Amino acid sequence: MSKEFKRTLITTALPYTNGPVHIGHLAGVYIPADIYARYLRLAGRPVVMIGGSDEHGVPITLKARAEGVTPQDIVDRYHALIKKSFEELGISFDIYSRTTSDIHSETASEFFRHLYDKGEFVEKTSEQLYDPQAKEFLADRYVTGECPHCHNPRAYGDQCEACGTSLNATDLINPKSAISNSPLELRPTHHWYMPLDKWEPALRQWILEGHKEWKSNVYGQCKSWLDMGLQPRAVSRDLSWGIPVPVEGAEGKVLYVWFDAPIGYISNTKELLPDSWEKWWKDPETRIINFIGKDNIVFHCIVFPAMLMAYGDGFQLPDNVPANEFLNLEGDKISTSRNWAVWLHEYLADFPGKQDVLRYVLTANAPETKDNDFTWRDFQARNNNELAAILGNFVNRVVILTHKYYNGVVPAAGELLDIDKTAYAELAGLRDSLTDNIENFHFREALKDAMGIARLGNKYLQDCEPWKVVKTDPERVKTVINVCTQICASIAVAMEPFMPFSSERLARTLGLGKLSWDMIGNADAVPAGTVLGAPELLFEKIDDDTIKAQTDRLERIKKENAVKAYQPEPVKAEINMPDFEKLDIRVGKVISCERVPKADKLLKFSIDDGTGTPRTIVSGIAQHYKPEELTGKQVCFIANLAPAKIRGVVSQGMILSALNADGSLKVISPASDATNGAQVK
RNA sequence: CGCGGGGUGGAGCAGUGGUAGCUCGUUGGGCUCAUAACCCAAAGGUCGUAGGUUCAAGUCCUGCCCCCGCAACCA
Repeated sequence: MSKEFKRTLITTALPYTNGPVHIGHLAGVYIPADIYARYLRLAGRPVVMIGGSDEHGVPITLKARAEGVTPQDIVDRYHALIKKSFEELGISFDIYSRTTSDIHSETASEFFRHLYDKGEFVEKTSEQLYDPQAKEFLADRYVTGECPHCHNPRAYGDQCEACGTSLNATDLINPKSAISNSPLELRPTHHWYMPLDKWEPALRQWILEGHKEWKSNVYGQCKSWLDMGLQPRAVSRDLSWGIPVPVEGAEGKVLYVWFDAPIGYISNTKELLPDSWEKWWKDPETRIINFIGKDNIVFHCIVFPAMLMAYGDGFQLPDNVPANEFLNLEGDKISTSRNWAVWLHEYLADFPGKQDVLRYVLTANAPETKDNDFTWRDFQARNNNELAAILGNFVNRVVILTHKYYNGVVPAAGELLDIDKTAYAELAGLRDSLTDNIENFHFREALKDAMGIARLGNKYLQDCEPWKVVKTDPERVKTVINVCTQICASIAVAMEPFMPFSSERLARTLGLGKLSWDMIGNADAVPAGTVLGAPELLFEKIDDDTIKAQTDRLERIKKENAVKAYQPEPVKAEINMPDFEKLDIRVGKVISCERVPKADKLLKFSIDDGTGTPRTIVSGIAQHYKPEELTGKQVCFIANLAPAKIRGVVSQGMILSALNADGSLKVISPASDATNGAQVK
């Protein structure tokens, strides 16, 4: 860092309150921010961490309408849920507030009014699509119609998903409301615009010249926007849900949610620190860090900074915007609407007391440089092989040895041998690397360093072999155990930012008081004579059944989604009666049924078709039916299909099944008993 | 030709010019204090692809292929 700051203001992207928080939010924003905040506190540096819910915008009104409740009901529900689950995960906000608070409404209104009075806005009247039935103007996304390029009839107002072209809603042929499905008309509407083009030179200077140290994904995105040229951007909307535009004659207009949301960072700081908030926003010695996901880069690096510059009055711009990429779930993009997510509140219910495991896995596999994948297998492996086997086990070994040899009283160290000094030297090296990595927002590497301390401990213990040496040189063992105890103390501190719950338990076992960052590597963090607590496992293994319950749930959701998205196959080309009559479909009873050896999908049927001679049919339905399920049942089959050899068995026909949306098969049977051999017409 | 990010051993990820690394998994050995945990060793990659620059390229340049995301309120 080229510049010394007196204090750090951390903001986290405001989660949108139309659903709960999921692992993508956590890995991208809240866990990294919390690690950073906790580290700064341990290092004794002033910090506040600001969070809150983003509660305005169109999707909330739509969700409210769909459920027949008010928007306020929706945001109250999710705000409470999100706030509670963050607390339970140990995200250490100094304040977690909301954009429907009075103080935010006042702050955002004042912000707008100040820019308005300074003449920082341009005003424009434009023609926009209006839904006369719903009585509202529609955002581009909520308009559908025919694509002017490829004539796909279901293009959206912002983009045609068939040909990929970006569109304006007014380009669509026969635009209709996606909400009410009624035809739309163009109506003039008046709005205020932020002239971003005016701020382009200043932004260019600030980012492209002044912040070359930003992450490449952030810097690159900003450069791209700036090079394309910035356009004025509307900061108001025609809506009833939101903060009213505080200008005479602006009835029915509210602040655009992206205008009011970042101001929420300021309002929430005000709410936390009514008397001193300005110091945190306007003093050049404050360092502002915005933790966000990659989708928010343009708002935090371009739009909000332009707003702050336009406001003036000493407002500081962020010093860094460490945006993360996205986390996928089991190979697929996380999606709220498709319920493809691991929801935080559900995790907390399913894995009580295992907050740190999730925090660990999401940090170890955080999408810092590219999109990464979360899988339950990986979650289990990291818990069992890393947290339990390496970290938890090392601590357990040390505590048990101390109890076994010294009744739990930490012995004094004698003279340090080279191996002891080397261990301390390596510990110091890990501490420095850990510190450096956190300072530079490389939390994944930092976590590796923290785990490295436990690895170091295991190796030291193995090399010193106190369980052997105790028989020949009991004095030496005292030193070894003392060193091990100090390593445990270093672990307790080093992992606090990442895994605060386990850190607290370990610190309690070791009799540590208030933790501080400089305890890492300290050879006297746990004074000789300290009585250790009883051994307890920091991490327990997670068994296969627990993981399977989660993967089963995802499988189920995948099937449900397939059913929802199901479109019947288009009907095939027309045929004549003679064509149909060529087919000979019959009813028959399954006499016996067995699996075909070495084939996963095949069942071999013996069928009574009324001729007196059993007919053999092989069918690929073994993954949907057990052999005994169909024995004795009547089925329909095509009797005159040319025989074919399948896996060495001659199949005389084909059993008819329905192929369902979720990929399952259902055999077709007569609704009630029919004669074996009866023709189906 | 819209823009940004990415394609590295079985899996997940580091690595911005100079012998290709980490964690897990695999194999062999050791230890037995410990949650069948720990420690050591080995195998395994022509770094998406085709060219180019350079004494030297995963790392720079060009073409192509593939994945993710993008002023849709979606971290």
